[in-house]
Amino acid sequence: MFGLFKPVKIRSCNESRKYGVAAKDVKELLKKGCKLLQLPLAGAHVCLYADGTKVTEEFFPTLPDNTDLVLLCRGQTWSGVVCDIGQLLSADRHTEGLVEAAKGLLSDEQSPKRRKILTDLLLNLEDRSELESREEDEDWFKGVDVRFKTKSAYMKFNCESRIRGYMKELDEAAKTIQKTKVRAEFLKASKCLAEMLKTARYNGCYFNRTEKEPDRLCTQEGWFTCQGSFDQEVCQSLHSINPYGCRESRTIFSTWNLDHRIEKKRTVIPALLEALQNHKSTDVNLNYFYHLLFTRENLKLVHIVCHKKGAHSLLCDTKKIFTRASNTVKGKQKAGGKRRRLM
DNA sequence: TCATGGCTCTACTACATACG
DNA sequence: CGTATGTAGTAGAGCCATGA
Repeated sequence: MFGLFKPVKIRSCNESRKYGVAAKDVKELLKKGCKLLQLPLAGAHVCLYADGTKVTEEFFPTLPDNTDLVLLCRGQTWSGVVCDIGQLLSADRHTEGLVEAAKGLLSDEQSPKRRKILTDLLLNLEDRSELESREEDEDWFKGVDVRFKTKSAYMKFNCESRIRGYMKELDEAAKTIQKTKVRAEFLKASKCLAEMLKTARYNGCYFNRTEKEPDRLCTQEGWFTCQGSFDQEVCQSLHSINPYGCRESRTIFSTWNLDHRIEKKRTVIPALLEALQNHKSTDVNLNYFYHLLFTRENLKLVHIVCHKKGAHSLLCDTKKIFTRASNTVKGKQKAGGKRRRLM
């Protein structure tokens, strides 16, 4: 007698609330289910909640008791829990509940893989990127110098110091030059580049979300997207990160790199050195070198796995290394200054 | 084959100086 | 005075060419 009725849990595809229903076959289940969920009976069908497998009359009696099912209307499909992921991502309003649920699951989770998934989920759910000041989000500032009062100010500084490091390397290169005349020209060039860089505020705007659109590399909320390795148009893995979101993301962001497409040390600096062997710094197109060394024109923000450390083998554009015939720049000499033959 | 040194990046710390 | 800027040194991690 009891064996005739199969107890199942049933829900509609757009609600998480489920109901216990017992039925002797699919036909009866559909009838009861549609009434319960207030759905039209015509065209209704049921499938497994877990993976979307259609539940037929033959299949129905073999189901374990209390199997989770989804009741669908005509034309509706259910691809299993994947649908829930979609809802999960769009459900800002359920965040608190989700955080609680994820924490609950995590507390007695043993599998490292599932732990990783849950902690990553929590990391993204507990996003506090909308907070900006130290008072609002003290945790974010743990370990950050007290002089920084806002996240943006710190991120700006962070970017500046990375780029200042590139300048420092240029200065390092100067020390290796033996010929005093060449070194003197190189120092003039690097001084000029330093000046340009200072004027541009060390391009700290790249990491600063409060900057205007073309200047920042992130969204207004602080999301950065990997620009793909130097030899790729886009990042296939779709890496993204919001260092403004929490302390952990801020720390992880430090593993992201500003990668010189045309490499600084292997290519750009040697090209500048080469150019100055027999040319004055004023004949060299320093604007071009500035852009290669310090701007997003030659820098790609990449996730560490998209950071290829091997030789990039990209060369400087030989047409851009010198100022055109070295006469357009020297405005003050334009009335018949001594013209030096190139080579 | 393996160790090595040089290169690619980065963070963190301390200290000195300049500015409003 | 706090903030901003600049310099110098430490460290780690991975890649790569070289030479024993």
